[in-house]
Amino acid sequence: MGDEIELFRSFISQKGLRNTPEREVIIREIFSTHDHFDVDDLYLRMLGKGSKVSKASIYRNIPLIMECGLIKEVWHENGHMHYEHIYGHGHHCHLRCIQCGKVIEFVDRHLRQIEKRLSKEYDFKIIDHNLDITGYCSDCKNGINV
Amino acid sequence: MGDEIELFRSFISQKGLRNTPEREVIIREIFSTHDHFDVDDLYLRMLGKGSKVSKASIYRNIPLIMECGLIKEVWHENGHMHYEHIYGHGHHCHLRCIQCGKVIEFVDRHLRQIEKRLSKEYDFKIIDHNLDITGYCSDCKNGINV
DNA sequence: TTTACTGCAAAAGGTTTGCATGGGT
DNA sequence: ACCCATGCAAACCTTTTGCAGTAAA
Repeated sequence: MGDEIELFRSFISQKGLRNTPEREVIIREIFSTHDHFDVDDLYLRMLGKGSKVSKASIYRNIPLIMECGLIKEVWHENGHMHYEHIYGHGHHCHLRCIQCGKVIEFVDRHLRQIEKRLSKEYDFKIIDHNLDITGYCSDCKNGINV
Repeated sequence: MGDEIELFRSFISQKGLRNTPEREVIIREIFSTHDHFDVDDLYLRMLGKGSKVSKASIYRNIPLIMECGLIKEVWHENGHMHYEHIYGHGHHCHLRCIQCGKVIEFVDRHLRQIEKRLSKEYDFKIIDHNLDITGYCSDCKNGINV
């Protein structure tokens, strides 16, 4: 905890950019919960804590925070992008309930093998993968009609 | 070929909706190539062939064509959604080059096993999955700096 | 004849950007 | 002192929607 800030500071100075309180507030808020988030979530959470950081600053900084490796885009839903922080977590993927919106994270080591095979077969340098599985969670399964 | 139209016709009438020339033009255009597409692509392709179908009609019909199982959303890029037609193809996933945009489709039977395990472990009824792998294709690999 | 579907243009909603001010380095 | 980053508001772009006319059924 707090490492995120250190990592970001060195990333920023390495790029010749400037560290600002706004940037640190954004990163602290992102890492203050384990949840996935979207820009509006984040903005409202920060606003609720008395922060005056604007949405424009959030939008302007997200690409930087992604480039630094602290967060990544995970899925696009209801017209806007959703993110998660990835620093300090092992790589994982998601089961998403299309009825109640619940998200279950899982890790599967077989994915690494699949990647290895693909990488060799197609001579492809893999940077990231995102396995997004959708369906009905245990609570919602019984409500399916058909 | 042409089956898509038949499938859509019965889907439409089953729902008590109406079949229209516009809808058939859209579906024919979608299935006229193997490529992934976005709304603007599709609109311009149709326009280039003299069609007068509006973008609004494309937007209004896409949810219906998805529900019918002919197409699905595959990824969100550059601010808009991309689709592919899935009828007549086996289920597959994508390798996408983040430099040149090339898309390689692949099938991996191990994914089914992963799904089976997840389904049991989390008591989750899986409806769809989307494995989106990004990186550098063989042509672009050499241009990586670092 | 009913009412779903269409084209058009306006609106909506998320994201980006121009500009003047403020603040790291 | 330089010039990057910020807040604000306007612009932008994709997608949605209201409306009046058209055409499946």
